[in-house]
Amino acid sequence: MTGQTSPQPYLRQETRREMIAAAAQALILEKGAAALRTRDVAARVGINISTLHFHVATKSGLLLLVAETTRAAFCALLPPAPDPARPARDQLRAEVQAYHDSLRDRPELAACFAQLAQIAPSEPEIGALIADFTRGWCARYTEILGLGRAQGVFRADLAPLPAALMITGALTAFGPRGPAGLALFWPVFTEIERGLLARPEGGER
Amino acid sequence: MTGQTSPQPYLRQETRREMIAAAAQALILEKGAAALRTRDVAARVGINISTLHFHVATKSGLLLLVAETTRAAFCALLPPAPDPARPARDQLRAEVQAYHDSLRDRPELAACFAQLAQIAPSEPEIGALIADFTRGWCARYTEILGLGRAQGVFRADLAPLPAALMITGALTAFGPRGPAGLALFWPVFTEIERGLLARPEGGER
DNA sequence: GCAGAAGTCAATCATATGATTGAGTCATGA
DNA sequence: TCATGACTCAATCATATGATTGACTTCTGC
Repeated sequence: MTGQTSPQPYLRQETRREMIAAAAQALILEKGAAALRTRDVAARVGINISTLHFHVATKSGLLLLVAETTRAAFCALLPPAPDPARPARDQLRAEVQAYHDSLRDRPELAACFAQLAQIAPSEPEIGALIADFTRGWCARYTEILGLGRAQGVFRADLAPLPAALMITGALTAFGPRGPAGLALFWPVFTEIERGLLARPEGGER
Repeated sequence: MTGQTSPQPYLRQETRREMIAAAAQALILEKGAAALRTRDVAARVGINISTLHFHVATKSGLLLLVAETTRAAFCALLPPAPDPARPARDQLRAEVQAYHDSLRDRPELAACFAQLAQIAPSEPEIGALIADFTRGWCARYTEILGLGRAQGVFRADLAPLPAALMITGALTAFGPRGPAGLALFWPVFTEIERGLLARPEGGER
């Protein structure tokens, strides 16, 4: 549990950094970002603590490395940017589907973000990175909702930004629950969508 | 910054514990739950570290004390329990209004809960306390939504539990933003409410 | 094959941190 | 007034933890 057993082969900087980032992320998921210890990261990679410091100068740098890696992986899963020419309802579903699939297939991403958000007060760069990502994510929904209102698919009295905050807030709550907590994901989305759609005359039946 | 200046008067156990809880909560809000140090708590109260340990045996006990204090304060702000005899829309508004007011007048409560949730993995009792509170909070909304559907004020196809999760998720997102982040609170709630209400025939106009 | 760069390690430093010890101070009732 | 218990403190322990040092090993270009 404390250190590696035998000397490790020499690896290129980038390879080692990827191993270090992966180990750090795994430990963050297991014990929380606040409980992350550089020694534990080194041990999991199988290298000496000073080798770790050779590749990643400080603990702050290590956390930032994890945050950037996670953001990049998250961004790679996002659907294409909102497109005025396509049906907004489809785009909304695609957006939500992508988030759902990320929770199902890469639950470590949202969980890691949630963990990193916790240490934002003491790591301003991490906080800025997360805030930036969240803003962009919310902006995508805002745009899709605006498109849908213009297309007549969503309520005419829909306010895009507040509705987008409602959606991202509701979806974010599924992040820390892990893949097992997804049972109510689609029911919740169904409720959201019902609330957004313009309903033709004829009442709520 | 390190210790108290002069000997402190003798106080009764309960008084000291309250001072300790208040100081711990303040420090959690300032620097995060993960960065809480027993020494800092003692210094803020103006007592010696061993005096603190006399009143609160362990750090876990200290965190639990803060959690219980916060929950009690939160519960005291909740409106009356859901009542089938009263209009559901009024009860929903009252419930949301109470939460809004808590964010405006006692922002430390939600912020402290959000912080404590972060250390739940390493403090199971804290996690259980928060999960219990959250479940109860969500259950109130579920009940109100069910009442409203039965009363015909809300959509007939409304699913109470998913909708309640949507609401609590969306509202929870305002917790860590502090009182300054409340600007969009009512716009978001307006969107939520519009999505819940049964709309009479005549379309979305 | 060899010189410098890149990568690795054992040992150690300096400090932080939760907790304990033992002795002193104050309050209260008999 | 004095005995008991409640309360407080300085000093210290034991360990955890981020980081550094200096020497050794492997790789790369020539």
